[in-house]
Amino acid sequence: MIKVYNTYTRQKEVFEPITTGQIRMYVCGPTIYNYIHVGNARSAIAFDTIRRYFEYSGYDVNYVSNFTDVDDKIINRAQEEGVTEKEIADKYAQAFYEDTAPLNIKPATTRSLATEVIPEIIDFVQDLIAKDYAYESQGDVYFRSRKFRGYGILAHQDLNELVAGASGRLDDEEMARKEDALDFAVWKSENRTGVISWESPWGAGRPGWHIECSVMSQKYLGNTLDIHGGGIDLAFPHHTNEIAQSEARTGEKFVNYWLHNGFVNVNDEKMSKSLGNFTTVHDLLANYDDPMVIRYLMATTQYRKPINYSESELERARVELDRIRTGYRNLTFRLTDAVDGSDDALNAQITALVAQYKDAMDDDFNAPNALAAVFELVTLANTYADNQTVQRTTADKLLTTLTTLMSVFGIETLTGAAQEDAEIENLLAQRQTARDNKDFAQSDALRDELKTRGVVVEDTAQGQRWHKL
RNA sequence: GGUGCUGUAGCCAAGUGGUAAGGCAACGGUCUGCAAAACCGUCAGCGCGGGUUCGAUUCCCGUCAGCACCUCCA
Repeated sequence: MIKVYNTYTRQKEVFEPITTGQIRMYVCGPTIYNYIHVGNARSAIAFDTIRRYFEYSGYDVNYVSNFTDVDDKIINRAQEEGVTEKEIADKYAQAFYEDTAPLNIKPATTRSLATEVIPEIIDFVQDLIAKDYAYESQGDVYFRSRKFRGYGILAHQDLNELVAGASGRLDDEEMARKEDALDFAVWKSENRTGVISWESPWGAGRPGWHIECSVMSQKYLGNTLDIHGGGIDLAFPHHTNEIAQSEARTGEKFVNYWLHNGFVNVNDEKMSKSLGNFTTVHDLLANYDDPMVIRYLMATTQYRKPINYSESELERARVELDRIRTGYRNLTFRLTDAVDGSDDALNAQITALVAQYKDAMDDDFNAPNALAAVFELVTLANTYADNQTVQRTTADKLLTTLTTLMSVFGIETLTGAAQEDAEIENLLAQRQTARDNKDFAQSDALRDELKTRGVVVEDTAQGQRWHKL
């Protein structure tokens, strides 16, 4: 039984899918006008982990996400660089895939671009106008926020307390075209030459930001979704507006469970483009050869809480993840001399820890608690690896369990790929001979020699154990 | 002004009305030719002040501090 924290009701609820065994999940994707930063990555990682846990739990997940490929930022960027909006979008969509692949973020079942659903968007807007929820004004089309009962509930905003322009970003000219400051654009007129636009019943223009998610989620998942996710900053106004548009059109509940991830902070401040305190994943990966550490770091804090990002945090995460990898490696080494058989007592402990892991993840994806169970499995692995005799079935079970549980966090490989290396094998053989002859000077020299080649050798009761640095 | 979130050991981070998981670091020990790895042990009374309670870190009130959102934001 999985419980999720629903932002809409502000409490944990037992998750019940619309269709047994299947999940309709929509997660807001980025505007592709630049490389994604670590904060964007957290959102992608958080929902990838949630998706993976649902899959691990036996659900079939239909995961739909979007790329916003037409909006002010993309247009501005295109103007600055003297290229088309599409060129900007294509470049950063590509970059998104290049950045998320090393992080082992599964591709969405369907990834839609806003510009791919323009006809559907126009239909949607026409429906809203027909139902009197939207109105045209000088080529723009606005949604009547106050007309929609329940507007603002998601973000717990009282309409009368909302301070128009509190963020200091209101456009006076646009305000003049609205009936009410709370109204938001579902369609924006666009008459500048050289700027992307589409013909519509209201003249040339382009979609407002919020409308695409309502259109795509409905197109690919239906009127009601099981889960809608995104960063907590999207709760208002983006998700609030999505609810208003979608429910105004269909008259049906839009989303059963709203899940929002917390921010990545830098020195306790939100990582953002505007503050300039961001690290792009592109740059991070260019300077860091172990992307799984980033996945691990994100698993060390529950997804709704803020997480601080810094090089020292990354380093701590690397050390912690290494402990898991080392335990896995230590026991893997014993597969070479394991005997047939099974250890019932240890099997039972493994089963109990898997249950502990599931309990943690079932509780709103409490990854830090789940990791506690993983660390206990690691201790079992290390302890077992020190045994005189290791039984193969149990060792396999322990190793497989570790791999499976970590894969939910996107960390699917706990050891580097073992590649054949005759030279290394030869040095190890020479060292073994030296040790057999108690020629420790030679043995130590060979150990140093191996280290210069990036190979660490450890001596155990069962012989030499080695791994790459 | 409104709405929320956060404050737990040197660090990261769970959690519960009955005396606080896990990891990192540190220290001590075991094992080891040495080393490494591992294992064992030690290490907090939960921002502050009240209240409720037999008992609060956990509930309530207040307070301090930090952060976020209020139509750019994951």
